[in-house]
Amino acid sequence: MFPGIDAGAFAGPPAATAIFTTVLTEGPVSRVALARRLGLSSAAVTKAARPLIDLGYLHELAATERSGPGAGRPASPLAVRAEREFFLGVKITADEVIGVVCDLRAQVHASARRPLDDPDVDAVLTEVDRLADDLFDAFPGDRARVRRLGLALSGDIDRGIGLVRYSPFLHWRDVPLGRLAAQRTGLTVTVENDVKALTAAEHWFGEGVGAESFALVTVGTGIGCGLVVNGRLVSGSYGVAGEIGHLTVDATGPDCHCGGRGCVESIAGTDAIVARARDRTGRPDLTIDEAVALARGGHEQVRAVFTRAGGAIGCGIAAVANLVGPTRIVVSGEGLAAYDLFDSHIRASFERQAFGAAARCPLFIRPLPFEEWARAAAAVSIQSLVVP
Amino acid sequence: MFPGIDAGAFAGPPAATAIFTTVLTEGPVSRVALARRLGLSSAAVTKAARPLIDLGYLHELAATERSGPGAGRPASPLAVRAEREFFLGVKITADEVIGVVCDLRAQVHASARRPLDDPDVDAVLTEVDRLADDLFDAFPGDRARVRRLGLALSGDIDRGIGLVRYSPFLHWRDVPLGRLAAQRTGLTVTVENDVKALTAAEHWFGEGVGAESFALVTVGTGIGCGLVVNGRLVSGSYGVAGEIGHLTVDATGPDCHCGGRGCVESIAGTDAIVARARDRTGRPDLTIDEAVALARGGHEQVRAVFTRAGGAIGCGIAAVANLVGPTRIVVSGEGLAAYDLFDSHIRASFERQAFGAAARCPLFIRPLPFEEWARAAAAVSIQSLVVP
DNA sequence: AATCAATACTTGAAGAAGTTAAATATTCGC
DNA sequence: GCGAATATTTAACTTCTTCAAGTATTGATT
Repeated sequence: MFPGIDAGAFAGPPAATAIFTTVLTEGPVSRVALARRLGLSSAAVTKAARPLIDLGYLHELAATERSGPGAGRPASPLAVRAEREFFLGVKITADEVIGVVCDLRAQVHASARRPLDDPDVDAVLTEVDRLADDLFDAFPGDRARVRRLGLALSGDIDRGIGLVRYSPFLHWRDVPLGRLAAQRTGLTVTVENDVKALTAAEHWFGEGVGAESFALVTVGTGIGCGLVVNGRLVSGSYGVAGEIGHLTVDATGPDCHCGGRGCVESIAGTDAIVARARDRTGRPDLTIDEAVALARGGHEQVRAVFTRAGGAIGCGIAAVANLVGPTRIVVSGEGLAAYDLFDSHIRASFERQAFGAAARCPLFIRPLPFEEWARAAAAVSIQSLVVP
Repeated sequence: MFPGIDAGAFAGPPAATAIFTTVLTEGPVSRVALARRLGLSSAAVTKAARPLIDLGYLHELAATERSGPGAGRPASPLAVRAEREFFLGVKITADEVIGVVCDLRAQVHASARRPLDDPDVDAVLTEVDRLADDLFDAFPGDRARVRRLGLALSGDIDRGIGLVRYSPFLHWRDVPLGRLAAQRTGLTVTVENDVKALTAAEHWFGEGVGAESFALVTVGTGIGCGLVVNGRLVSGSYGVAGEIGHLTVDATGPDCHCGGRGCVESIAGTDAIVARARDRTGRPDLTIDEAVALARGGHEQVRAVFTRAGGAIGCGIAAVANLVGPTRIVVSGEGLAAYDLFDSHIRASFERQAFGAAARCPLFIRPLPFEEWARAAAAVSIQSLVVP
């Protein structure tokens, strides 16, 4: 789990992992609070925390304010020393690679991007390697503290062995990306599906912190969903999970590339929105940005396209809420640059279709900041350090 | 976990729970195989298994046949002594209580039922108590070995504390059923939602054995779904999970009592089928059995009602497969007495709507034998002994 | 100021649960 | 009967945790 200064791995006791994870995701906590939270004795926390402090992963904060009336000794909360270690995170898309350097708390310290014009494995690896160099150059801290790289891309991925089973947009099959990238960069590499990475990141460092179950929906060209249930990411048995984009919401709707009809994606995917907006305006070369502009400008026909799309997304989200009952749901993605056009329609549709108390599940709808995907890749790398 | 002869609880080590659970759900296994399966040393298995043997929960089977060519000492597989302990299981419906006595392997040894005409808590408890007496009378074994009772009923239930938060058909709110039934019967009581109970039972003793993730769909008056993901039952944060019955499958479909339109239940629920069959035949007093008979007899209009219902169910199941990617799915329920009318339509619809490889998920469609719900309640009670 | 109650943390002995390595048991093929 | 192969047991040891008793630090009370 936690390597010593020089790769001599120090395998911490179970309590150490639990303690570090809790402090990392939930912020500074006293040893006594940790013991209560984790069902351990405070002695166990003291002992398990010591090597983490010695190795520089945790440190003690100054005593905090008192609690009750005749309060006793003040707590010295444990906090993560975020700059103990840094992580590269790279998101691979069809036409570029985007990267960041993050600290242990997933704060971004540098970022960079490079165009990609060849989906060949070797060409992609070269660009990833160059991007890593760019990131090292842009990183103001100690380069020796960067020893891990997380990669995120869409497709069917086996995180355990770093294998890309199938990536439609790169036309890859069974590429051992983890091993190859490790050889190229000399770093310890983790590979994860992009939506799962974003979900894991949000679960540890974002809106999903503390939620036993949690869903993240991404809206863009495709519409995807990552799920955390009982505290664990859902993986799906046949390489399929969170395929919210291909739930049928309108049996009489448009044909979808998946072979079905009226899927969420065939109504609310970026391509579907553009196609429909072109139809309505009679302008065969309309772009998504122009469609958004028209809708914001009050063009009723185009507005209706976004309204319907929001409705379809809300319907898909309601299906998630009805089936797995997450504690919280985040809706995000590039598609939500047009956030204002969607928000209320997603909510209205969700509330209409959520069953009973599921409608109380809070929805966080917000656009996805630049480089967030890359940060998610770094977050997965952080997880791989803590929970191997 | 495992009580000694006289309530003096013996809290076994983690390995003991894992060993017992594995042997119980997967049948006789040698110690070496258990060690491999659970990632333990064989020495640990030997040690942890001994007290389980001493207490009569496990026993050694005679050595089995050899394996390879110059094979060594034959294994003495460990098996569960099913008659070490017995369990009552009772399903509470709106108009009757159905009960069984099961052994540790969830085999039924006796069964009984009583009508229920008053949904009052006290009246129900009285009937449950009488049913328990009936079951004790019908049970041929040693009554002293029956010390636990599982209750299953539909509604929002907190299994941990045996609380019925809300039961629509009994009009109960916040009834501490576990405590009350324990007082009445003198048994250790577990309370669980009926669909979750059935799912747990199927996961431990039925088609779901060995599946990391698993879904059970019940078809009847209501249409429900229980989920096991990453080996654990999904509970849902707002008392909602597995509400497959209220997924929208046809936005232009009939109104549903939940307030939505075109829900699976509003098309494939028993009431919906009867209503539609009445429409089609012009016979306002047609019963479900008559509708089934007409369809089997070849009445095209009524057949179409079942076809559409099967399609809606298949659509709901596909949503489950697309979102959580279970390894296996069982479709069951009273509604499937008309199993032959549904089967192919459910499958066809599922395969059409399942995304990609999710369509490979095997579907087990089969009617629910009598008293299966009660057996599920007993199974939950068994679980509560093994994994407290 | 001294004392007390409350709370947080630490320490050392003891215990539980597991591992490794070596011994024992049982079989098959020769 | 012997040796290779496999299963199980045993004993010594390691690791992790708890328990019980102490130390540390504060606010309130005398």
